[in-house]
Parts: sequence; C-alpha cells; structure tokens
Amino acid sequence: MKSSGRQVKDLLYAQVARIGKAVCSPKRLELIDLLCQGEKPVERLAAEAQISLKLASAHLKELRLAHLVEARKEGKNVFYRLTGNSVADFWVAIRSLAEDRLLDLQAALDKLTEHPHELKPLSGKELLGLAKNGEIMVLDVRPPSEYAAGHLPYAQSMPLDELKKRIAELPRDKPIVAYCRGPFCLMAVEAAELLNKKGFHAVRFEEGVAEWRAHGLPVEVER
Amino acid sequence: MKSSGRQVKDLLYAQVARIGKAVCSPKRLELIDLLCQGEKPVERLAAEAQISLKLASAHLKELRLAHLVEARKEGKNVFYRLTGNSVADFWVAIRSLAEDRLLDLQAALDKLTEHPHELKPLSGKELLGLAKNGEIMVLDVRPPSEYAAGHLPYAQSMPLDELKKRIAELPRDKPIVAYCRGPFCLMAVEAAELLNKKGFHAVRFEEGVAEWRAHGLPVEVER
DNA sequence: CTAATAATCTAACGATCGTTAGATTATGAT
DNA sequence: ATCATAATCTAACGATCGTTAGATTATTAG
Repeated sequence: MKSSGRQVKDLLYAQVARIGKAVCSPKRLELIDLLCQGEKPVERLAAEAQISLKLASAHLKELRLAHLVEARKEGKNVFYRLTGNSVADFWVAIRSLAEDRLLDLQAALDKLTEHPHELKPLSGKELLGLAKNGEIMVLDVRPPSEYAAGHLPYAQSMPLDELKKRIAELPRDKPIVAYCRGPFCLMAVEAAELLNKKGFHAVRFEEGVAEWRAHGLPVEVER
Repeated sequence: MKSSGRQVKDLLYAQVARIGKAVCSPKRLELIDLLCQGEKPVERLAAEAQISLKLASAHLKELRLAHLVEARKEGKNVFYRLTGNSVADFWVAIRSLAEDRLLDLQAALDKLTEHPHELKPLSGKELLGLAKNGEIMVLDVRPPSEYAAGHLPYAQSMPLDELKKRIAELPRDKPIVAYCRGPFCLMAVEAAELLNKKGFHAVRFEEGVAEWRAHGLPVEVER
C-alpha cells in the first residue's frame, strides 16, 4: 500500500514534468509565444524564430506530444495552434515568474525600455477606457494575420513594415499607443521610436493579446 | 540592429527556459510541492520525496540556481523554502495545465477519487462558509509543522498518524472534511477512508493550502 | 506523368542531465 | 580534542536532449 502510493505519486509528478520538459527549451518557448498570436504554418514559425524548418518541426513535435499544440493540414501546409487558451495563460505565467525571480531577465527587459518612449504604469483597463473615448489611438503593429486572429478592442492594424508608407493616416493631435506580441517582442518598441522621431507622440504598450486575455480583458476577432 | 534583436530575444527566452529546466524533473516538482507546505530541512525533504539525501541536495541546488527556493542555515540543518508565493502559484498553474491537457494525468487522478468518499463539487468559498457556521468540521491531516506554517481557516490539526488515537475527539453528528497537501497527496484520501470505515461521515477536500491561497482565499498562520 | 514544395522521419554527433558513490566541509555532542 | 550528523562537492556512468544532414512522404503545379 505504501509502495503503491509512491508509484502513483511518481506517475503524477512525471506527468507534470512532461509539461516542464516541453518548456525547458528556449526555442520551444519562442514557438509557444508565436502561437499565442494565432495559428501559423511551420515555415512561418521557423522564419519568425530564426531556426531551420527541420528544427522547428522537431520542436513542434515535442510540443505536440505534450499536448500543448495541435496541427491542422491545409494543402501543402501544416498549421499549428495552441490546444487552448490555458496554454497561452501558462506562457504568461511562466514568463511572469521568470521576470519576478530572475534578476538577469529583469535587467534585460529594463534595457529594452530604458528609452523614454515607454508607458509602463498604464493598466489594461485604463488603456481600454482611453481608447474607447478616442483620447488615444491604439496601433497593432503585428502582421495582418495576427491582427485578424485576435486584437485589442479599438486597435487599428498597421504592420511595422507598412508604418512608413502609411504614416499620413496617423493623428498628430493625440497620443499613439503601439503594441505587438508582448514583452519579448521588439516591434512596438521600434514603431514608437520611429513615430517619435517623426514628431508624433507615441508610446509602447508592453502587453500583447495573450497577456491582455490572461488578465480577463476582452479580445476582438476578425471574421 | 536586426541581429542584436535576435541576441536579445535569445537571451530573454533562455532566461524563461531556466525556469522550465528547473521544473522538468519529477523529483524537483515534488520538492516544490512539499515546500508549498512550508520550509523544511533537506533531510525531511529527502524522506518525504523518498530519495537519497544526496540527490535531494543536488535537486535543491538546481532549484536554488533558478531562484525558486532559498536556504537558511540553523545549527546542523539547512532549511529550504520557496522564494515567494509566486512560486507556489506557478506550481498550481503548471499542475493545472497538466491536468487540463494530459489525459493520462486526468485518468490517474480520477483513479484516486473513484472511491465514493469524495467531495468534488465543493468550492473553496462554500467550504469556508460551512466551516464558519460550524456545519462541518475541517481536518488538516498533515504533520503539525505544516499546519503551523499555514492552514485553512477553522481547520483543526490532526495528523494522519494520530488519527486512530484521537478519533474520539471527532463529531459523529456532522460531516468531516479532510484535506492535506493537495491533489497529489494521498493523506486526506486515507483519512477519509479510515473515518468512513469507523462510521463517520467523512469526505476528502482535494485542494491544499497552495491551491487555496492561489485562489485568493485567506490562510491562517500559527505563531 | 515529372518537378517542386512543405513537412516529417531517421540516424548521428556532441552536450547536458539524473543519479550514485566517495571525499569533504561545517556544526553539535561528548 | 574526537566522534557523529547534516549537507555539499566532485567525479563518473549511462540516458536523454538539441541540433544537423540525408532520405522520405504528401501535396500542388505544370
């Protein structure tokens, strides 16, 4: 009876360790982060994470075995997606714990935001209120497919690589808040830097859709 | 600029992966689970997890390097504790994700609770209300030191190995709710089985102090 | 049909990890 | 002082992991 209890416990902890094993690789974490922005084919994931297609495929297989992602075949492409929002929530949770406990990570993140174009103390609810009243403009600078898969309310899509061309569309009389994939993504930082150089009043909002949703705030989906 | 962005990202994800690496071993997870019950010396941790002292020491070192636990020396003993409640919250989060996604784990947990002495649909708030009104008796069957480090409100300490001796203290006219370290701990299951055999009306409450606290409910500490 | 593309599978390598045994350090008891 | 205890450090082993290259499987285009 005592030894069977040990067997059961070993099995239970081993199951949880399967999740841990799936998220002990930096590249797998990056893939999860990317998949938080919506489903993507393997090739795109490999390109975004800057790894070979073979390696991406191997990592995705691991994630699939841990039931954190699932695949859907469409023509020649295989689209991967998270198995549920609980996976995105977990990504937010483990990243938050790392930010909380690892001083190196705090330092690296502070370095990203040491430029003055930051808007740290703005909470999600505050942002939502300002955007609703039209007091600010919220800019989603991710690729259009990610915007379509889910974006913040009142946000307008303007991918980073179109920003220069479409800069005339932006208002000069109110603050522009740019966001992207989340704290580890540099696109909104770049967008804010560029806009400020051009004389706009732009700030970066650190959170992405996954963080937004994890905090219980509403997300809009195109269709 | 583009390559420096890659370097920064690699660093950021690598930091989070340090947390992942710390929790990819079943035994390290078990140690974290044990430390959610309060600080303990290495020897006790090794005994509870049924591993050698050397191995426990090695695993604790890994957890220490990931800043998930910290050590305090007192005489000949070294006491380990979590570096904060965020670590316990993370343990609850990763276990919940595993329960959510891994069918094997669901099956194993269901096996534990296939006996009829279960009380699944009772929420924490409901339990709290019943305990406050004295309609049920809440029993903490963990070792006394863990009870002292933090326990549910209105709970009485009655360690599993003292249960038979002290059985006369228990009421026969109202339900007894036993809890222990959490979903992976078998002590409350055993306690409920024993009490039901003796003619009491006993049920197991699956959550432990870490889950209770993670849900935002109050915890009492002895002093 | 053949050619090209997207993705996976297989095999292999070096690196890392879990675990154990033996030596070592620090503390408390005698 | 000597001895016992608690814990860590070091070295070593087999196992596993991350990564790459080469072959293989589906699917679409021509």
